[in-house]
Amino acid sequence: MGRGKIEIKRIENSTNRQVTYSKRRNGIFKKAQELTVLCDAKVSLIMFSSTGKLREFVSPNISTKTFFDLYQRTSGIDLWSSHYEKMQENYRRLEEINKKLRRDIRQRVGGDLNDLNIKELQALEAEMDSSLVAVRERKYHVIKLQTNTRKKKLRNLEERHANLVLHLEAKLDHQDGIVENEGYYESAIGVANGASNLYAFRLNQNQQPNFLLHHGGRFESNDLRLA
Amino acid sequence: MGRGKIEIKRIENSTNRQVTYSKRRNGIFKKAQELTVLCDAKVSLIMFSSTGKLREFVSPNISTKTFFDLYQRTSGIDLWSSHYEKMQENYRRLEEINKKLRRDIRQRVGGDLNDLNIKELQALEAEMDSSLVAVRERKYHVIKLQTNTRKKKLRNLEERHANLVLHLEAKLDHQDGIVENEGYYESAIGVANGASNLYAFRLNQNQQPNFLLHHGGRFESNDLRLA
DNA sequence: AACTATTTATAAGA
DNA sequence: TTCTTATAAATAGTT
Repeated sequence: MGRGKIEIKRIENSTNRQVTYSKRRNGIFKKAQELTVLCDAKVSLIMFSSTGKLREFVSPNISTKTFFDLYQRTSGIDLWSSHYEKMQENYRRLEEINKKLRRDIRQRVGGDLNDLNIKELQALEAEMDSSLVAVRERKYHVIKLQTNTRKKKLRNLEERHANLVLHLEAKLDHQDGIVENEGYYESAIGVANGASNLYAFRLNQNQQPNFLLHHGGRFESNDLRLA
Repeated sequence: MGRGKIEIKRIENSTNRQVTYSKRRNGIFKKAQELTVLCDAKVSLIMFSSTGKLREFVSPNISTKTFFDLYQRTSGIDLWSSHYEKMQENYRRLEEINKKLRRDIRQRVGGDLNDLNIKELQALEAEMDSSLVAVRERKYHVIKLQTNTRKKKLRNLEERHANLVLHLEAKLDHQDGIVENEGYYESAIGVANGASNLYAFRLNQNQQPNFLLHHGGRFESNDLRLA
């Protein structure tokens, strides 16, 4: 359709080819657009020129991606699989392992035992037995550490208390000379024995004694995490 | 281009629309093909009719998939990412679960206990204890079943043996009348007591007695799988 | 599916 | 590239 008829074969003249490409490209895009409207069709048209330039048309209300999804579903061709086949394989492997792990755990919790024969049951029992021993040992270890820590805490507290008593005595001695009667001495003893806990308690409430801060300041007996 | 000019809007008459779609579709495919040849271009043209039927054209020496790859690289549009990302997310989730399961099992085997505090340790110990009980119970159950099966087996065998002895005695009685001396009678007793095991053994080796076939023919004592 | 009057696309030239 | 225009091609309406 033009001044002359042309043969459908590659146009060798580069400029000519480029011009023809431009004209016909517009023509075909227009046709695609018309088809979309006239016939209520969905059209995807993508073109690369010989120089690699990309032009595309997609029917409105549809993205190229959606179009490709539709294409795949309709054609049955899976365009992505090759891209993540390896991943899919890994995924399946992981799922399999996961299943086994779950089963293993279920058996260790006392379920799913019907599939095990005597030998397997015996082996499982023995393993769980020794594992239980390990857990117990660890528990005792932690308890022991906890106990030791408390012992130390107590010892430290006692020490500090004794120092305080000594300090108080010295201070009183200094302040009033050595003119005091025995009655006062007795009351100092009283502090050392009776009211000591009170003091320690108040100290604890306000400014935590530094031996309680060795582990970042948090020292709850039931949240001990020790090596 | 036809007997009359038409407005570019959806053709309401369904038949007409279908006919026009068919005609124009051929036209546009032809144009695409010509463009491919004339201008050395790469073209992908995919169409869905209003009824959902798929038709496509791709320039020769190129698959639709290759074309899409090229499209992605050129346009910078990642057509797969959403698919890929969803999968990757699932994968990560699975990995996480897997990790937890492994850790759980390690702890139940007596490892990885350093991260547990006393409460957790106590809970783990209690659970493992009760699980161990369940495993033991199951083991005893299986052993009991096995024992019962063997008892039955033995009883059955004894019964069959007794019958054989009776049969043999009867046969001998019948064959020779009651003219035999005591020496012969004693030898029959000998068979009943001494050689009986031999017979049972050989029977077992060749044609398994049918009471051994109740469980599909396989009945190995250490591979008992019982409900 | 074929026909054909007419519209549309476009080859060649500017 | 864009415009022009003669001509080829496509196709709307019809059979």
